[in-house]
Amino acid sequence: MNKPVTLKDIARETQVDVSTVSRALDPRTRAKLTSEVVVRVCNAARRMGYRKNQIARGLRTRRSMIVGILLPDITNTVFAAIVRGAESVFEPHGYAPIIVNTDDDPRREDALFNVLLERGVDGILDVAVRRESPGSKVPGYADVPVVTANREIERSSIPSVVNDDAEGIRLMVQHLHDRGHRRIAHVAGPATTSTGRKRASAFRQVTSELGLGLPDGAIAEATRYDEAEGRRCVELLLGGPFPFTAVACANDRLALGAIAALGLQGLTCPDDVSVTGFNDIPFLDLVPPGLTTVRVQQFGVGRLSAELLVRMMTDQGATVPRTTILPVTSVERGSVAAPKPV
Amino acid sequence: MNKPVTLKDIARETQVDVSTVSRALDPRTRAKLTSEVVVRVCNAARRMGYRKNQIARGLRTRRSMIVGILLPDITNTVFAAIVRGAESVFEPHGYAPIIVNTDDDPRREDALFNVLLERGVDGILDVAVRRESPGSKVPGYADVPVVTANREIERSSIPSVVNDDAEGIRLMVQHLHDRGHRRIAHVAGPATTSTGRKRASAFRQVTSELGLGLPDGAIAEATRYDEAEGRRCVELLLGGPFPFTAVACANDRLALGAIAALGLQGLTCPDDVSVTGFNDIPFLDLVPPGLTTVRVQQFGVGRLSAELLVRMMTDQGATVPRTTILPVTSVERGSVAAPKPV
DNA sequence: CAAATTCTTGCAATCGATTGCACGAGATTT
DNA sequence: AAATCTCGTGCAATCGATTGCAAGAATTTG
Repeated sequence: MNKPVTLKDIARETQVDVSTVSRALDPRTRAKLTSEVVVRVCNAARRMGYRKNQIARGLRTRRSMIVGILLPDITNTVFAAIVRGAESVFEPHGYAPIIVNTDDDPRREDALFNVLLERGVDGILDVAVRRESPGSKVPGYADVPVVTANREIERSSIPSVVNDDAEGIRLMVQHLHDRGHRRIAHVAGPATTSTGRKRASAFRQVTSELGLGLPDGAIAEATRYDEAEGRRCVELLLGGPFPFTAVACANDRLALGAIAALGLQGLTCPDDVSVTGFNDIPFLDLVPPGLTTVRVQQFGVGRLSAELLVRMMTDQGATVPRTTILPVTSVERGSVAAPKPV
Repeated sequence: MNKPVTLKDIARETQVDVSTVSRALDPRTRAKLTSEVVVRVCNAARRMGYRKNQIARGLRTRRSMIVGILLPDITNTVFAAIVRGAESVFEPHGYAPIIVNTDDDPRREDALFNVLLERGVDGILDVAVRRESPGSKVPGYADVPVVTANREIERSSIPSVVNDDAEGIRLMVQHLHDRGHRRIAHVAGPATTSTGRKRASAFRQVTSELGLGLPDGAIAEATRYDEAEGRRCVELLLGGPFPFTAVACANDRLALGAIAALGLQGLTCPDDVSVTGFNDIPFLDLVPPGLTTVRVQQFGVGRLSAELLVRMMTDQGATVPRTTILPVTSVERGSVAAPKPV
């Protein structure tokens, strides 16, 4: 627990001024010094185990080289993949990410946003953003570059990188329709998230285009993106007036809950009811009957959003695209079959 | 992108010295001031949208209130759960965690350790540690309190919180033995991790206690804890001289790979070969045939190790237990059956 | 060989907040 | 009423590193 070596220590050791030490240690300014001094200082630094104090540096340069990442749920593997993608960009640029969990709780989101700002992050990657510009309440949402990933803030100028939610739902509904389904229900994600709302509105539009109409009780809205909510929603749908043969879910975890709920009612997927998901999270291929779902570029969303953020942080006035939409593809597994003949 | 408000700004506004503003804003020193001044300063601070610069504060107080968490793999849900546990302790104490991924690469581990130290973290929770005191090479592993979680450094005084690896393997092997298995193989984890080595040595000991002997080709060692390695190891075992009826794997992901490898050879689990895992990661219950495994206290490991670390960071010379071993339990699902009669 | 130019390095201010010390005004004691 | 004590506040140093400016040394030029 010995105290760390500072520039001053090296200066004393090498008989030069701290400013000279500072310059000798910085590759950019090193050229202006005698190579003899540079060598002497660098050797001393290595020998004494010097490690630059980024805190002090950040105070002077007004750059902490830390970025904040707001996640709704670190245990969800989709977000883990996004983080990996972001990391692959931040790290080579010298940025260290601080990751915080909001649990999709607005109060936590505001509080943690503040924590990040107090820590002097150079930018924020907000993967936990809710639809109605949540940060707008946080004074200083605009003090620092922000990019939202996976989700977006509606009617705002904050850049975002998202998946093609509408196209994903279209793929699933179209696929169900092709297999013969005409009575399709939807387990919607939370309307507080842009993904939940966009997927639900895409669902309405596609079913209408296909001439399926939109009967009462065809949509149940989850309050969270988890299995328990998927179960609850399907139980609600089953108890409702709409006799559906298939259900398109707003994400994979809701779909897994949906399949479980069907099982509890003595129904099987896909024989009695077909089910589709969204995201294609890891391990999904191992769970029977194999969920037919939308594959999104998890890593890509992280990578691209991080690249935008880096651009904004380095070039103060850089212009970046307001919205970047990544393409999605469909993955067909065993959870969709033709509807039972009546 | 307006520049942040500083103490100096508030001082100018309220006609007092910056030191007075500093004292008025700190609940601990506030008592020494006239309440009139305190009110005036606090109001101004709120009105102007003041946010304390933790960087500058940290420079002076030598405490950044940031802790580093080293993970081997953020996409592994076991580690996500550990992080949640740790977070539940750090956050109420005012510590913000920086999470970094090592990918179980020694070079990355050393480099990232340095990054954390440069950032002035107050402590490090090392969940990615390898067996041979890796940080020992990093000058300054001892400059800052460190606790290892889930894994440990052998022959070192760094405190650790781990699961009862030996007992877990004992539970699995005993269970297989109870079901009638006499020829049991082991897919070991990387010997570079304490978990890999401890579980392998427990396997040797338990099989010897049960009088099963340890034939050649009964153990295959994985280089990583993932499905691909599980597959490779089982293929190796199947091609070897030992005709096993069951295989105990060092963790769940290896076990999932093992089951896949069996399937590729036309064998089924548990009819032809029984398989066990370790950890009980989320979703495991949904994957057929249901892996029999060891349940560890994922959240608990995170929580406890964080509590130790907080204790070390607040009380400089606090003495904490060198090793804390958390109990494990067994979870029986469908991947174990009696061996086929020959 | 003197003057002009370039190069190397040190001095000192600065980033924003904290904190020991001292000063002055008001309260208390004798 | 003089002496002592408290209490609230300001002054100034400090944390570790960066950087504009200028002094002095070394080099080139006329």
